[in-house]
Amino acid sequence: MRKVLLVDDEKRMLDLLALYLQPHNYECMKASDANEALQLLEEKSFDLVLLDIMMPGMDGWELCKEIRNMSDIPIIMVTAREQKADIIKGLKLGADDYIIKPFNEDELLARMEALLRRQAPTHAIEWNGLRWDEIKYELTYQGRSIKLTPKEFAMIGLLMKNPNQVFERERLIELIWGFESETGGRTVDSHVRNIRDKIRQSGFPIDDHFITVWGIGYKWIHAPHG
Amino acid sequence: MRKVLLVDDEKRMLDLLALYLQPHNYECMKASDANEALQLLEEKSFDLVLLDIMMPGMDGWELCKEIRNMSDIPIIMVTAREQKADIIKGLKLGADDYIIKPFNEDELLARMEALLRRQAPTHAIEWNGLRWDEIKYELTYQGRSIKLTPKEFAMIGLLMKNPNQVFERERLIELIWGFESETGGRTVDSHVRNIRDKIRQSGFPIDDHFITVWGIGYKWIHAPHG
DNA sequence: ATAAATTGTCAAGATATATTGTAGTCTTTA
DNA sequence: TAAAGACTACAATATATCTTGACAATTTAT
Repeated sequence: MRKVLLVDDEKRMLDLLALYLQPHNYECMKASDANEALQLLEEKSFDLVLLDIMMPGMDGWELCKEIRNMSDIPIIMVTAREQKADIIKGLKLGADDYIIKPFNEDELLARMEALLRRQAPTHAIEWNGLRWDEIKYELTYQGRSIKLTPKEFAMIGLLMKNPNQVFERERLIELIWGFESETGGRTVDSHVRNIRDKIRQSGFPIDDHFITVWGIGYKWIHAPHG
Repeated sequence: MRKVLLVDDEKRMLDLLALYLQPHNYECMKASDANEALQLLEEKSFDLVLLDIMMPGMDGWELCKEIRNMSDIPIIMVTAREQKADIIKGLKLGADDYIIKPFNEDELLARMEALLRRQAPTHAIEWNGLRWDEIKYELTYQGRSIKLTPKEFAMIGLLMKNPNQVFERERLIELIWGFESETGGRTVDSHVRNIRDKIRQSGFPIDDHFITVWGIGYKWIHAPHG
């Protein structure tokens, strides 16, 4: 379920967009001005922003700049006027794409997915009954909880959220312990072992998924190497 | 200097595009049909493809699919008709963006730069189904994994990323082992042998691509000597 | 055709890395 | 403040990789 922030001063437009996107597996939140949008962006996490550039108060350009200032979230501008200069301005301010109103809804969807294909943040992820949930702060297999320590939880979450991607020990330390950490590389191995032990006891075939990449580090894969 | 491949059946269009892009620090190469385009893509490396979808013979869709099959290079489709369905089709085939002819040249430039801005340095390369992926730390042929050791993986990646370029043994040692390495030249041969063995077993015609340059070293070529 | 030079092959020893066992130290919790 | 839990470290063992040298095969030059 991808989360989208809709920003438009017309309530009707917000409703229409939400009505269209929800069946396509998008969770929508609405903001009718720039301040509201910024506040939501700070509080929640979104996967994409759909931004109408014609708004009262701080306009779309300003908001676009502001958003780009604080994150790399994909932005699609919605514009009522087909004015090339405006579009260029938006793209230069950091928007990733634009669409002209009134627009074909399928095209909007295609463009959103083209953008999202490049990134996919998640707060929960499940594979073959093994579920990692950051909000519940819990790892479960077939509904039964597997008790993990904070480091263990962070590590398996990182790997599950980035399947197939190899993480070197140094990189794991940076991402889980923090950049200034003095922790040694062998320590990572210890945590790996503990994670494997605990999950193995649950019955989940952890050794098919949590893979050692010899000479490099570790990664999560979706299927045993065939 | 970014390299762009222009694909269009109209010579005049190719010239116009090149004339416009060159002053903006783009090196342009031209192809007037799909085969020519594919050949250039095999021989050279590009940062972006500008692709007219209306062409004789293999059409733009087919070419787009073909390109996406072998690389992740950004593709902008150029279309004469403002037909929404076509645009969606293109995006779903893997194009990254489109622009409608006749177009504002500034907009084209803005779109090109928007795409290039989010393009990371090449971490993966594929040829004829043989895919080297640094993030997955994995070499696959037709989806099946070929297990390599770190040195082997580094070497084939280096060669594949620099097709047609000969690397002397000394140079390979510098680049893979590091400048201070005391490793002897014969060692390179051993790794080469192991790489060839492993890849040959996968079914990929490695001996057509991984070439010994007698008296010098090794290189990767895209097609058998011809 | 022959010799010289270069590359290919192989397997064993040397080296490097990962796993596991054990234990000490630090942090959190009750 | 004591106990439990979490984190880190070290050492022993297991496993995988790298290197090397001798010889075979191939290519090149005469």
